[in-house]
Amino acid sequence: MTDKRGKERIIIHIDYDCFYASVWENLRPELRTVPLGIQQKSILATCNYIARERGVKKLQLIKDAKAACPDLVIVNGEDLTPFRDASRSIFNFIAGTLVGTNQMERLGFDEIFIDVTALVDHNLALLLNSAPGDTFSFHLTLSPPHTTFPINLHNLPPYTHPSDSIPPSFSSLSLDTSGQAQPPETIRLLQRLYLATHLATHLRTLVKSTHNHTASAGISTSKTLAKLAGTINKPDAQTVLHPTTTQAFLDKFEIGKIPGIGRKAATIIRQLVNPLIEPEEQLHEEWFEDVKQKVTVLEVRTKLTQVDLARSPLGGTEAAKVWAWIHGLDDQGVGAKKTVPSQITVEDTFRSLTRAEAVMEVLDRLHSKMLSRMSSELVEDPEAAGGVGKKRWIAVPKTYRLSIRTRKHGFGNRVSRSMPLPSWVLSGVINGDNEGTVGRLSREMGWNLMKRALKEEGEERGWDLQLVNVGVAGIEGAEGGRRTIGEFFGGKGKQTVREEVAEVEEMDGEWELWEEECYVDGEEDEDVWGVCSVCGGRMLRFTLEAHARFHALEHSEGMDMDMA
DNA sequence: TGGGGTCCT
DNA sequence: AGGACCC
Repeated sequence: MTDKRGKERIIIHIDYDCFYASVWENLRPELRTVPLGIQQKSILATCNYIARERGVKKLQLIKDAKAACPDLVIVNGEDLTPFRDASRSIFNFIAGTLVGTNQMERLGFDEIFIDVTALVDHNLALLLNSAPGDTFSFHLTLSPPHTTFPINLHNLPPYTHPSDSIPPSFSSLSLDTSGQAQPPETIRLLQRLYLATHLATHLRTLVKSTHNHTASAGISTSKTLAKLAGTINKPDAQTVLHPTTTQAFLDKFEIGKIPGIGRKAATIIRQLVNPLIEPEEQLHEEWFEDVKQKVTVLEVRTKLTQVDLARSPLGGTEAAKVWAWIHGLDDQGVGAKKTVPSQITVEDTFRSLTRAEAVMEVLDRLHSKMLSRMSSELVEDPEAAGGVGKKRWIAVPKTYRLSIRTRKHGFGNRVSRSMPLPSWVLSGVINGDNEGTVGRLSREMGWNLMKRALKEEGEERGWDLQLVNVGVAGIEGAEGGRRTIGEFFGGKGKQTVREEVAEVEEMDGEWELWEEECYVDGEEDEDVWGVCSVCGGRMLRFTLEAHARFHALEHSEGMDMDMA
């Protein structure tokens, strides 16, 4: 629907290579040259490329990984703090680099989508209005302070898909590879992708030089295509999709590889394409039996209709989305930059947990981590950042939630109970009374909700916990304590972001005036921004603390390592 | 088979 | 409160 030609969005997807392993390699540089795996309980969360060459796989059982690679070095990755800090630091760094670009969304700890449409269009206008030359200064910012980087107009960074389908020289984009003239809309789209490709390379270079993480990137016209494009050339590389060949590109993927089509949906679709059971004999439960066949997007498109999908257990709404995705139509907008999470949870898993005292110890430990994270992610402490002033909440959670999995309940099934978050928890965080607050949380909140959940699930006696998760939720973004641009215009979140970009474009040279009006909270702007004393990076002041922990961990000693 | 996250129903 | 999806 936003696919008016010439107005396609331009999306960059960045994915840091084997991120957890890379974070550990920065903590302990000697790990760079050995096969390295990151352990969480009985599985390897991820591993570096040296380990992969030796036959180690992501999400493999530890014992299988050790069998494949006996000298695998294993580190524990159950505490996500270093990964979370590095992830936030890189995200904030990129956000600080692309000032004025607000559609920037994290997926997990190691992926970022950036909608660079406005930025690229701004630069294309500059380029087309300037005298022809061999280089062009790409403007990274849409608002001051302005920064640029030079791009070589005769050299397109590798790679394109299909190979060499886009000429390396900007001035040659008007002709296809056989010298045939291209339609104007195609030329313009190629020019925009060309600029975005240079930008992606620059961002990857910056991430490498400031944070020492290599990344892979995909450049295309939607989230789905950008993400899939990034899988073509992998590690430390990138791929731009030629815009007229996207259907052929999509057709080759197994249906379950399409982002948004998960295990349930993929199983249903595979069954529809290749029914193993006569229709009359199909019972509802059998729809979900995993038959492990490979069905490509092409097969789904040609052997089924959208109506077939809609009549399946997928339902009409999901069917419509799937049908659009596999035809290269993907309307999903990149969400607005988020600096506060909407929930904070902490969990641990067990083979068996049956004693009340053991449960209380677990609750204490989880609550302690929960409070630390509330303090570092939701509270701004001017003094910790080297200034003066009182601590204040950036955003406040509304609910407390406890989630458990019991042996009887089994597998993926969690049961959860929640309550309004009492104000004494908030005071405890602000006053730094961790010990008192932890005890009270475990006794008055966690334990009671657990008893309620077990009772209502009929497991009052003989319970056996496999997972305990506690957290706070309903954190509504105050985005740095100020209202966001979207809220200022009376919109809400994601849906309004495209309109914001349009507004910014129209305001054009009057950005400074505009920036003043974006914030209606009355505080001075200076206040919000801080500069890191170690690397000089400019970032939102309340993010400095996590950023500082990122620096503190660089080359630090003393984290546990287990040589297998 | 982890320890997180998101949004939708 | 649960379920789908993502890493």
